[in-house]
Amino acid sequence: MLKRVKDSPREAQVATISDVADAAGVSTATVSRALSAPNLVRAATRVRVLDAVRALGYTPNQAARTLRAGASRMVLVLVPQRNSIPFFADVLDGVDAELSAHGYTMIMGSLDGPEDKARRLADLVFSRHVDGVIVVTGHVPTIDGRSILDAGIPAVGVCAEIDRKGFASVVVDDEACAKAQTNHLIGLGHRRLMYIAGPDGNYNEVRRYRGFVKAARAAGLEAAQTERHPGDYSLAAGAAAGRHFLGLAERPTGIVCGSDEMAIGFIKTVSLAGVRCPADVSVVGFDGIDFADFCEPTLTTIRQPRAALGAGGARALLARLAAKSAHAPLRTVLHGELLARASTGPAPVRLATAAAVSR
Amino acid sequence: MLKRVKDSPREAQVATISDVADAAGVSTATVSRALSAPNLVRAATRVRVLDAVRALGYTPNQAARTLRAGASRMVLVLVPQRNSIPFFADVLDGVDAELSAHGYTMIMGSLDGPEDKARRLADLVFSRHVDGVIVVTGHVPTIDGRSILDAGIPAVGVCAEIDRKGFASVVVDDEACAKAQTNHLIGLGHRRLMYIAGPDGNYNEVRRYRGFVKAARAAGLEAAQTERHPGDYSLAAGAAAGRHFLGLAERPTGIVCGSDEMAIGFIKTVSLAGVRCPADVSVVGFDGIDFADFCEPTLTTIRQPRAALGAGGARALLARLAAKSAHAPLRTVLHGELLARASTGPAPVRLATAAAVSR
DNA sequence: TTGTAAGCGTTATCAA
DNA sequence: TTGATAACGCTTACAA
Repeated sequence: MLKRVKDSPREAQVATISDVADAAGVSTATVSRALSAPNLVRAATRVRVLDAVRALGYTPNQAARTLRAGASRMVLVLVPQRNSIPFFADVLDGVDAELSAHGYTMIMGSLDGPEDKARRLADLVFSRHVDGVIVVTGHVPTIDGRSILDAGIPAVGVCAEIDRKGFASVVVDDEACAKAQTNHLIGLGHRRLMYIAGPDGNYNEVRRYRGFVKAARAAGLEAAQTERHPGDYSLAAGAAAGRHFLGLAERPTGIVCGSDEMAIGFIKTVSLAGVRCPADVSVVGFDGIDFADFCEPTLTTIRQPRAALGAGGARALLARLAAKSAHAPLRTVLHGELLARASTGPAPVRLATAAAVSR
Repeated sequence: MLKRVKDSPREAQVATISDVADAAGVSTATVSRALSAPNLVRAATRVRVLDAVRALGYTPNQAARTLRAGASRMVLVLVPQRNSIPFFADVLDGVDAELSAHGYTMIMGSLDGPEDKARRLADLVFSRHVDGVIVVTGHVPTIDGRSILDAGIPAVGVCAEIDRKGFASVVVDDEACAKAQTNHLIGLGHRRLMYIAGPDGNYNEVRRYRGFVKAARAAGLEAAQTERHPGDYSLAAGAAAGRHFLGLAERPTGIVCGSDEMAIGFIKTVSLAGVRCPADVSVVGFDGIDFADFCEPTLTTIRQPRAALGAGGARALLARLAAKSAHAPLRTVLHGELLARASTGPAPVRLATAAAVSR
């Protein structure tokens, strides 16, 4: 018999394994086996147990399980800011699908907001509440002098490598993508370019800018023809870059953006001032968000294999979770693809300058 | 002394409370007290304990705590689809901020994807892994014949009421907002309207359409002047509505949309066919997403108090979590606000028809 | 002020 | 094939 107060009028009691055991007339061990290793239990017994489970609406207590097993089958996915989640929706879907298929549950947390919140996420890791971590993009902060990476549980970077040795990652070939953006414009005859950057030091930003510069140099463009304007991937940053552009004496004709949002913000801003895209200026975005196909004009951009990035990251983590010493590849590189749409076109014909003529 | 194998070369062992107790030369009870009720411990002891905690990098095991306490201080937030998260980003921020401030951690899950996933989310609830649930928008699915709402833990609806009695909710006055959309167009002289709907039966959709119809009728518009076109809040649905519009013999001049995405999809589609907005057709969105200020033309829309919705929902849940019999208000209604921008203007002057003349 | 010990709900080990 | 029992790591009466 149960020790529990039988008639607590208010609180609905939750059935435990011993309630089920009592109801089925077996021991708790048998209930546990009937649920997790059914073939170890005689068919008749199993049926009785499962009936009792259904009748009582029993679900095993997760905390007890985790405590006992030393593993929670939960994975924490860290996203830098909540408002970057739209962008990562497909990545997260890829992660989630893969984890779900292997019996894992995904917990999401964003690192923006008060430090409290980040601390709570770190606690999830240090308190062994999750078995592994997937870091989507970028930098893992240090809270109270220690990093989530110190917890000794597997971690995998997606979209960006983790800024510390020894962690696996699944990334896109940012440098090659940026070269594709740049060469697309150069191929259309653009000789004066502007690059609208992501946040300084950002993993993707560093590589994309490198690709931009390399492609421009390879085509013989000078530094003066390849201005870099700071940004942070937001609509507002694109708008700011647009205002800067409008103030320029000699305007670039090709704009390479680190994100679709910046491209859209840029185009909107310069359009309002009468600059036509692509007649006067061509703009290439990065990411391939849904809106890129609904803005005016539709945006030439880079499509990343987002679901594949997420799924790959999840697989890499699962491999580490399964075998303690798994040595799956430490770095997987996937490829982006240029989508040529309406925001880019031939460089406008200008009054011939010395530089233009010389080529 | 610890029973644990002292020199396991591979696996980094995690410090437990008894490691700390040993290091500090006290009992586990004292360690526990030093951490959760410091004033019950002599200062000198406390210092020794805290030093040991730091030295060992000890974080209490969450599973053990949860098991012991019967509560996890975690809240599950359910979102219908991951790709609706962008829209709800601010709502989620509101929830998160409020929960964090009260020592709770937010777990997010979306209900799209394979049934497996939904089942796993349901398990989080039935297995007592979370203390409460916030349902953002809409309908809670039934898995294996039982609903998450059956688990007997507190649940609160945000943006939409939960489709069952007895649960609190924080919502916006959808009907009034839709009236504001509609009256804005009517005030500009539009007499033939089209309504682009959300999913059939959707909580918000039902109320918004009701508001649309009431406002139209109050202004004397007939059913023939207020067509309803189905949709699902997506860009694609807006585009589809746009194609429908283009095929119409007598086109409406005012479009009331259930979301900004549909408004943007609509405008893009009809613009490509040469229809000018707002000269030929005025469009009102709903939500006030960031892109609404960067599309062409900028979108007249309804701004919802999103962070307040989230924070209100979190507070309502916390109230129920704190006091078993808390009877905070069951339904809180917040107000949306019309943002008049460039996508709406005076109704175009047309060839006078009998109907137009008669008014 | 501190220590002892019971117990939260599971599962794995060992016997029967 | 099943049952008794000992952990898992923590908190909290109750004792000292």
